[in-house]
Amino acid sequence: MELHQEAAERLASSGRRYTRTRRRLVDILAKAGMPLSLPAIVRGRKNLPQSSAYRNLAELETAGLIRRVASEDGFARYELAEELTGHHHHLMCSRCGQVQDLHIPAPLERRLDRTLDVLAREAAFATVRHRLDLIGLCRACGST
Amino acid sequence: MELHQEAAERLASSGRRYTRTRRRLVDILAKAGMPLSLPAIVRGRKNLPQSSAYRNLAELETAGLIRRVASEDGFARYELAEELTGHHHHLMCSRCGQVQDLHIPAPLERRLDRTLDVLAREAAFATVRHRLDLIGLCRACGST
DNA sequence: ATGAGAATGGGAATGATTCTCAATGCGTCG
DNA sequence: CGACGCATTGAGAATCATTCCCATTCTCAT
Repeated sequence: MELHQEAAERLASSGRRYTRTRRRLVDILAKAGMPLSLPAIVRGRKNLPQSSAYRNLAELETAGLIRRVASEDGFARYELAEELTGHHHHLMCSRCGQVQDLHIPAPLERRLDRTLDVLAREAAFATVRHRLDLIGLCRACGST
Repeated sequence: MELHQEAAERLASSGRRYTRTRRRLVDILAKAGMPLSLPAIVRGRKNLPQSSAYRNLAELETAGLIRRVASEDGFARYELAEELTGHHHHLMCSRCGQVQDLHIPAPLERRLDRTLDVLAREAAFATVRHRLDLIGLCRACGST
């Protein structure tokens, strides 16, 4: 996987190492394809102590490899940085907290980007990115 | 203000009261016009104990009058519910955490809504709303 | 008034996350 | 190969926003 190359290099460039645990975390997040909470990351996995998981997620975040997203339920979520996965959005269930990745049509995305750029410029904001999430009830929660 | 009418009624309908502290919180948020953290709400104000502020904000939230937004810096932010203020977005500085309200052009908003509705339906999500935030560097932070 | 239930506020408790630190691993250079 | 330097590990302690507790106070309906 080219992903690990990238990761190793980025860490090395600041004197850090791409250890087994770090690779493992990257794998977990890559495989999941959705933002995971720490409990979800750790649950059912051996030799992945909480403190190490937290520390390494933070490490990977400052290396720009993963992104931490605050969430309403008290548990932050972690996902691969968009630089690695491509830009995307989220569809989240406000009842059960489930999150899934979502891509929106490129034309809309482009228009969004253009418009937001203008608005940001007007407000004197620099280097803007956006975050767009859908919040609703998933099939399971919606049918109750 | 019609706002307080609405608030009083909603609380009353579930056997709660629109007390002085609650009205005060609503006023603070209405006047601010941007999401405030609890420290920001309480700072410099007398007779507004932390525990009461937290409790009442939670109360107002379950009454649907205010919205609580998780944020990266550890402090949740509170703002009036969109039902009271109208739909809007945020422009937030990733360095200093400052947040300001932002309105986007109605046509874009409509197109966004239509598209997202379709996507939500495809994913079997119900009663969807969206959240769109701009994240960048404010003038002060950007010029360093 | 008066009683029932809502609200208050000070402090204790909770719980996710971060910090600490002794022990260990890894790489490099002689 | 050996050994030093430095990053990493992991178990538990510490932090800190937020929630909970509860005795007291307030409000409203009768």
